[in-house]
Amino acid sequence: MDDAQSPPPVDRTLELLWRHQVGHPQGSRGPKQRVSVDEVVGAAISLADSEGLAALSMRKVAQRLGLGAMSIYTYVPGRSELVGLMIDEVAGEVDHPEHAGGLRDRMTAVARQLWDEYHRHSWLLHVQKARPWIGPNVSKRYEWQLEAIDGVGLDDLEMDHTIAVLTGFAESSARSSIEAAGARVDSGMTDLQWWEINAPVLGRLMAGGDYPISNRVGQAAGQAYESMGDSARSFEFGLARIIDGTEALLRR
Amino acid sequence: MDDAQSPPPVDRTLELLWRHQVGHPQGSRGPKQRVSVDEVVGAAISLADSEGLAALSMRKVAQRLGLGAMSIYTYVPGRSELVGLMIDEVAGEVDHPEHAGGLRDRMTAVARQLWDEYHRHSWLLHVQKARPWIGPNVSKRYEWQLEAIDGVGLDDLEMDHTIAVLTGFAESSARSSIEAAGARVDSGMTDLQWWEINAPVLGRLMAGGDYPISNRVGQAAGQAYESMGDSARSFEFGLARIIDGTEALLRR
DNA sequence: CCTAACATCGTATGGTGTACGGAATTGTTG
DNA sequence: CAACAATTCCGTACACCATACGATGTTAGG
Repeated sequence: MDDAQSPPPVDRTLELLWRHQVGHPQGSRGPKQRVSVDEVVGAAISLADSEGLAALSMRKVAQRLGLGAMSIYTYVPGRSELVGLMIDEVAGEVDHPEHAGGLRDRMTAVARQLWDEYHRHSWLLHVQKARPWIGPNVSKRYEWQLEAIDGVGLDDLEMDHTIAVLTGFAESSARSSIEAAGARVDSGMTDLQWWEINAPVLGRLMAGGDYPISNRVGQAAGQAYESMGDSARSFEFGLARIIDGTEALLRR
Repeated sequence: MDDAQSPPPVDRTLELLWRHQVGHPQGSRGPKQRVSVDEVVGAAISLADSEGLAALSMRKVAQRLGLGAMSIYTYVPGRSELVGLMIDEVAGEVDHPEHAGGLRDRMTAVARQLWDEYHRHSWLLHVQKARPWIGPNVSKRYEWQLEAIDGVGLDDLEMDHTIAVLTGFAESSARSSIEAAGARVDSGMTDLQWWEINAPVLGRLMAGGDYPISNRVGQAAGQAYESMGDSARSFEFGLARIIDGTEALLRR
């Protein structure tokens, strides 16, 4: 499904990512392009938003733009490159305000921005993150994230690691939040329905009594998640731990 | 690609997951099965280990077992269910020793076990985690993880959240470690080659000077990662922050 | 005007998951 | 023992997918 053949078309994609900064060299000879790269990316995003990343196909993007399937390839080298463009595009949807307040507020802002983005475009959770394309918006955001913790007493490596922990947490937390929200796009059942069907079976299977703590904790967690909005509280919890841990490091 | 139609074949899959505990009701009438569910799962795992999850197809699994493509479906309802069985299988590869030492040692053990597992089977990183199948080994591990932090002063909900943060971190850290290790299975280039090709282009693109901190930090992080084994140190760093944060909570 | 460059797109290739139905095999029953 | 029913195996088929290739038409530069 994914591959990268012998002559890496890599600068081509970088030029696409940075097209607004650098202006891609539209050869003047042939017929004009009927749409634009931005429209292609936009159509792909709206398709992924509504039907999920698995349902995003080159054919559907083309159809939505009134183009033949193969015409897409004159705008974008392939599907995985298109996804790269989509990622950078949505990373540019919000701007990056000046950081204010203490470390806690700043780290919270960083994490929450990502959390929100994952909720706005849940297909980001299904993206293959191997060797991410580095676009202007993603870069801008990384800079902004680093700004948030610059000068608080961390060295360069520690800054990178701190942002990694924070963003990694935001992603995994958003994932569980979105899954718990049910109404999965790519499976016909909500989480509630799933549990209603499977709880009795599972109860029988796990009846051996080998899982005393799981039963206790699982019950508490299950009830909390049923009463909705708890994934937000779970986010706050993990975030607080990470911030506390960072402050502990600074107090060394 | 993924779907779950009207009559949920869900108890079927649960019975497969728990087949060693409950013994699946092999109807006695027809011809004997030529292989076993365990062999199917094993073949699928070894295929995914060597060629990646994207290259795992029902046809290839069948071929490796000397079966026709469609015969697989008499063992397993479909591809996503097979992946569920693979996940539980590899979760059972290691046993779960008694917890010893303080909270720090215990949480470290939990995180490191996952980190190791992701490194042993990197296809786990590419798995769709929407509504995970609950098998015996995954359940056993969850119980073991909870044991690690039982009785230290966290309530049930806090325990669940703590394990979530810890396991989420282990995954995201393992992901960046495995990616940094280069030699990606599904792309023809190592990370080093990629950077060698693209670094000059990126340097030109980002030359605007809009990314002062990224440049500084990126350089430090880049050098560290080049000198290998730093992903392990990055893991230690994040882990320490999370543990410190948890201890701070307990000191409230 | 002519030609080189370019966009568009029909067709084709090789892949995927899996529905369907037939053939072969086996244990159970009359 | 024969008939039946259950079950496995698997060939074929369908609907998709990404994308390689080449034909066709469009445009601007020389």
